[in-house]
Amino acid sequence: MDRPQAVEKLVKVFRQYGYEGATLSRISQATGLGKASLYHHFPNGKQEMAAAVLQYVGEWFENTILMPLRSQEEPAQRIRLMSDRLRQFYDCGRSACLLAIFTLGESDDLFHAQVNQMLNAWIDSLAEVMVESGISAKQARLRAEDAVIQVQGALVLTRGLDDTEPFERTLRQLPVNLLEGCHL
Amino acid sequence: MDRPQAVEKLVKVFRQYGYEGATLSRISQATGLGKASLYHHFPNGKQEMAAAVLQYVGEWFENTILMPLRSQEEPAQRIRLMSDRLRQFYDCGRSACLLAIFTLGESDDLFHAQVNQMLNAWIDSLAEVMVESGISAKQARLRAEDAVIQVQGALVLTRGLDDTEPFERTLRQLPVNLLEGCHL
DNA sequence: GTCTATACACCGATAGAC
DNA sequence: GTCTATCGGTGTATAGAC
Repeated sequence: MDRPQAVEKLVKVFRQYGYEGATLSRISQATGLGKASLYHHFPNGKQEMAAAVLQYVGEWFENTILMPLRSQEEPAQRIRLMSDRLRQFYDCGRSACLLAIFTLGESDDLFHAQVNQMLNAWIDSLAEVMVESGISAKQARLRAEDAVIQVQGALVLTRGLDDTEPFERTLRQLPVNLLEGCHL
Repeated sequence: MDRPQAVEKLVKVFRQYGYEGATLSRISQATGLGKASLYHHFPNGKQEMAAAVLQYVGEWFENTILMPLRSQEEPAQRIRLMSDRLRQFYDCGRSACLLAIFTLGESDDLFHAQVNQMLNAWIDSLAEVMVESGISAKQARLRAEDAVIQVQGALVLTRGLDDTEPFERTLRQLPVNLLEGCHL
């Protein structure tokens, strides 16, 4: 078991239980590694594990979800590609978002800067698509924020209602909401 | 210190730290009560404290936020009243939502049913306003869900960006989003 | 109704063998 | 690189005095 493999397991634990709830016991069980082995891969302990998770997810998000937004496809198609990846990433809305989770408790103090940066990266990438579609920078920023709001809110509702439909519907609506008024 | 007073303090702790992060030490400090005293008011311990918090918030939500939706004001005004109460309740978006927090970790297993019920109560109350405004039941339900999505998502973004503007803007937009197409 | 004192499990973390 | 064993601290919970 190398570190990247371990990190993938860690992601699941932190997403399900949050920072405080992600105990070394649960992490040990999820990875199959003993506690001492975990400290071989992450000498600074749980805090480093969470940081590694955040970095891994940040890169995955950048390469898998935001990359389609910068492709040569037409704008609407780029948004649809992002939506498809989001559906996969969040398991149709059943898995929580680390960015939301890490704004709670201790992890907020530790990782607020990274969370802020990742949210802005997402918003900026979305806004760029709209600017290319002829929307003003100011309007593009507002619509991009609204899109992130809708995805995050849909995650909460889908998990709370135990029904993936709100999340699916929100993803379907994204291209329309973002590019309304553009020549499509 | 009687139990209702204690519960009000508990709400803050659970909202800030989540279920697992709300330790008896923090609760003891926040309430000024020793751990043993807490067990006088809540014999079943932390689980009962969280349940009391959820019930208290549920009643407060019902009486303070949903009540205006059933008033005799015109629909748009009812939505505006709800938005004002929401702004107060969530401290302009700086305080997290217990319903979102309790869908994580252990607390999800314990309180999923209550969270589900409270979200549905909110959605139903919103939908009722729209039905009275001439919107079909089906459409009303969809718009109501969207409103909850937007409030929850705006909370995540406002907290993540450390900027209350997205939350404020979302609340301002609610009447328009919900009653678009109605004679206002 | 609140306290001090305490029980016992689990927490994050470390030592050292293999 | 993984393990067993263990540390000091903290977690939830309880006993019993006042």
